[in-house]
Amino acid sequence: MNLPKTYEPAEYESDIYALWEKSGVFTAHPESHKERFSISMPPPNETGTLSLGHALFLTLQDIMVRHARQQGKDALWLPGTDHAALAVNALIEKQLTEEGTDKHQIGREAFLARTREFVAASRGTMLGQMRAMGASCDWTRLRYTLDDALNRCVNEVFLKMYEAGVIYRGHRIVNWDPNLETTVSDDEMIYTEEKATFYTFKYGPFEISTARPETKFGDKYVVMHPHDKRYAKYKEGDTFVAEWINGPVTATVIKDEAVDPKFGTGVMTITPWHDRTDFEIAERHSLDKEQIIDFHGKLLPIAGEFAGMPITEARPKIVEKLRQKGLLIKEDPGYIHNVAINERGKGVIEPQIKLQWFVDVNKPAVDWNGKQRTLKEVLQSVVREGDITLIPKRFEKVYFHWIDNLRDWCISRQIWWGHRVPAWYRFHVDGTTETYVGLTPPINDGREGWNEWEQDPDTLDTWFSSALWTWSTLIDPELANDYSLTLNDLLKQSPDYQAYHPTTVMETGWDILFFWVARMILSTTFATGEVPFKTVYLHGLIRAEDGKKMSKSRPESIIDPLDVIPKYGTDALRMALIMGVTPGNDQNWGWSKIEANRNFCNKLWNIARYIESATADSDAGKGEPKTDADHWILLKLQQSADKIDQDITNFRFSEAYGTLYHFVWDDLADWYVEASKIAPNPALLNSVLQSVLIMAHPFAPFVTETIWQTLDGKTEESTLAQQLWPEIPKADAKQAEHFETVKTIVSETRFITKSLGASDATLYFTDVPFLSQNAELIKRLGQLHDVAEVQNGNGLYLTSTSYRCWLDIDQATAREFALQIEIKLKTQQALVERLASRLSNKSYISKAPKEVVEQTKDQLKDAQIQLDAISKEYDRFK
RNA sequence: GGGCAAUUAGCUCAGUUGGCCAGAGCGCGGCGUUCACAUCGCCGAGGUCGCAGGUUCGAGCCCUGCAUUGCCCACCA
Repeated sequence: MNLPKTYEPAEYESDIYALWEKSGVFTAHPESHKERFSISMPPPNETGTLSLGHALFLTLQDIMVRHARQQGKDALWLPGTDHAALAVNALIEKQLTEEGTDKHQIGREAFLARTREFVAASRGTMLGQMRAMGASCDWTRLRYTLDDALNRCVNEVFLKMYEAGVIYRGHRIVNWDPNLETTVSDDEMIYTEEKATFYTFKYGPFEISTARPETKFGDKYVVMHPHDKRYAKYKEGDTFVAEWINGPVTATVIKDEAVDPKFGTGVMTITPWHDRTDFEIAERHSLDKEQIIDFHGKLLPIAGEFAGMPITEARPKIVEKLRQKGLLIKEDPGYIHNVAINERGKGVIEPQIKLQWFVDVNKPAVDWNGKQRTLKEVLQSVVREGDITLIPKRFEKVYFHWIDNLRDWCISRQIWWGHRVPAWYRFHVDGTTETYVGLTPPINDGREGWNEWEQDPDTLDTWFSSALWTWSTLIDPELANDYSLTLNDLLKQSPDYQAYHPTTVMETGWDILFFWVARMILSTTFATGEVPFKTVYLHGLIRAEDGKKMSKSRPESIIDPLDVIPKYGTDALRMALIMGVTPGNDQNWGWSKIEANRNFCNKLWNIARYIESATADSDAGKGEPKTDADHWILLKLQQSADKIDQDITNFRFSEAYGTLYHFVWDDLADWYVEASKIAPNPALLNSVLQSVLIMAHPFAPFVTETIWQTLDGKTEESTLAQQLWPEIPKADAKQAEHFETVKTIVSETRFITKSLGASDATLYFTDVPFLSQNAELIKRLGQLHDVAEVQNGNGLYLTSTSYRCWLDIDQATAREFALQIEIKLKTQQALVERLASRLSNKSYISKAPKEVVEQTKDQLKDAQIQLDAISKEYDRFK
């Protein structure tokens, strides 16, 4: 087949993907007896489009899974999408606002219907984009976090945790987002620095400071450190009357070690309802708590004349009032403090006390390795004891530190999109309440005095369901409909779960280590008694070309993979994303990298073009090595294949790709293909090409498969995607070494003739049989007039080889080369001296490993021989 | 406040357990195009591996300190 001159990816990629899908090569086979390899794809949020970040993880995981298939494993890469409760909910609410309505007006059912419609459309787009990236996932097992079977798993885990007392419902201080009107977890908050005014007010006999005067209406406790001498005369429980915003209040003195005597005046008033630290102080001393700000961010009636005002509006007015009362002592306008913001929706978080559902991380209720442990302890244990390995290892510290600071996890959300909390309540006329938690709604038994069961209106944190992802996706969906089966039955009877769990590796970004990875470990160990995965590979973020974050506020900084792919090809994008990139480290987007990799695809393409034209008329055959070059390329191929194989297995993708890149470009294209033009070995060329295509396939699946399909005797049934890692024929090391010498001679010849402008030179040599055999080759590669064997003669001797070779360059021209020789001589002398002095060092001889010493001796011997040659040449010039 | 990382060629970055004269891509200088590829070939220049100590026969790599940059966590009213 005639291939066009350059590789045009857009012409082949979609057909190639369709070919793979048709062949079924991506489908896992739990019934097989092969070794397993499984990855759960981190489900992208169904918000519409894939980013470069998605492109990166799809590439990394695709490399792993394609390579696992090449190793003959039964590989499962399970794809899916996430309902992304908060993100999608916020998006739909924004749409409604723009249409001049809101969710309360249209109602829960209509809202959910509309959201379902939106995500169904997004999902289609996104799945298409995953295919465009070449992702070889098992589409027959596509999952969605809101699937019925997954919902069953969510309810099972909720129930199991509830029964174990790990999930409880209680009044706790939570992070409230007044914009989205929901709680968010600690991890979903980001802090931004803000400059504010720091006010100091007179409060009875004390001075107190605050940046938030609007929370101070209900303050009736002053707190100070028990050992603060300045306030020693005040005792815990002392009361006094202070003039305050809306008149006098009676305040009580409290002593607590949470107060930092060095900060401000060392005295503060507390607002337990709207501050976590204050809440904890209030709990310790059994103090009253009062709500000041409502859930819409407006002041409550306690604020008197300010009631109903949003806090931003009220703040200056309150300050003004206190000033007029003469209570304002100081204003510091340069106060820098952190403001907590919801990562989604950017609402300013207002701590509130609220009745919510929590996961208790400190209750010893988990049966792990025969002991009752807390969720925290299990989280620590599995990483500490090596059940789970993090790559890179340094994230283990980050992980442990996070666990140390971990508080109970608030899992209920006041949004509509998501898994509904599986709890029902009913109320008695006497005011008592009954709670029911279960997989299915309770039946109304019409008991006297009780009203009907009502389901909790809240939904669960998205991460509660994605925490189950590695195994909830492996539950057989049919079995999950059968409620006579327990969760354990489901696990035992689901073939996929039995075959693929725990998954081999979890590959994801370090930025969701806490959100997701840690929570998968938490929930999965609890629910199944197994870890979710054995290895966690964490990749870094992709930043803009200037090293800053890609951000919506700078639209020009965002690169859309779908803009890159048509122009440069998916393969180029994939390789650009892994080239020179190490785990856990961020990378900057670079157009030069993508060009380099597009060029690499073209290089592969043209190697194939050449080989196909050179082997058109020959029989396929096995490909026996004949020439020195043949042996050399086989040796290099073997070494490269081994290294790539090992590096991929050990998650060193950049290294693996580097090896491939240099083998293809430096060894195969620059030397072997050129050599084969003199002494063609078509069968071997063909087999080398096939091996290379297999080795390159995990990195560049499209171009390699496109080429593969053009090879003689290939049919659509034989895709490259299903080929096993190549077996390389044995090569003779001695002959390979001969070709290395040829390379050395050619390189030096090129250097000399280039720097002297001496074209058409002739190379002579004496008594070297393998050089005679490679004479034509040297002549061509060195662009020489001739290469000839003679007994002796004059000219410019080569110094990089111990064989006697010289170029027929006359003394006058060669004289210009004297400086080069001199430099070379000095370098070589330095090298010999270094090696010699190392060997004369007695402690080196006695302490360094023998093989290292031997190596040094050999090096010295070689260096000495070369030095002799150079100095001989140098003397001739003198 | 606590922690993690980075600092290597003009730029962006590799360098796996310490073992020869430190690597890549891009960029730069020179030469080159019938014969797979100008998305190309050939030749070359360019680095006291942030600074200062230490351990070692031997340090870009290990230890200590310092400097600069980035990030994470916590958060004091």
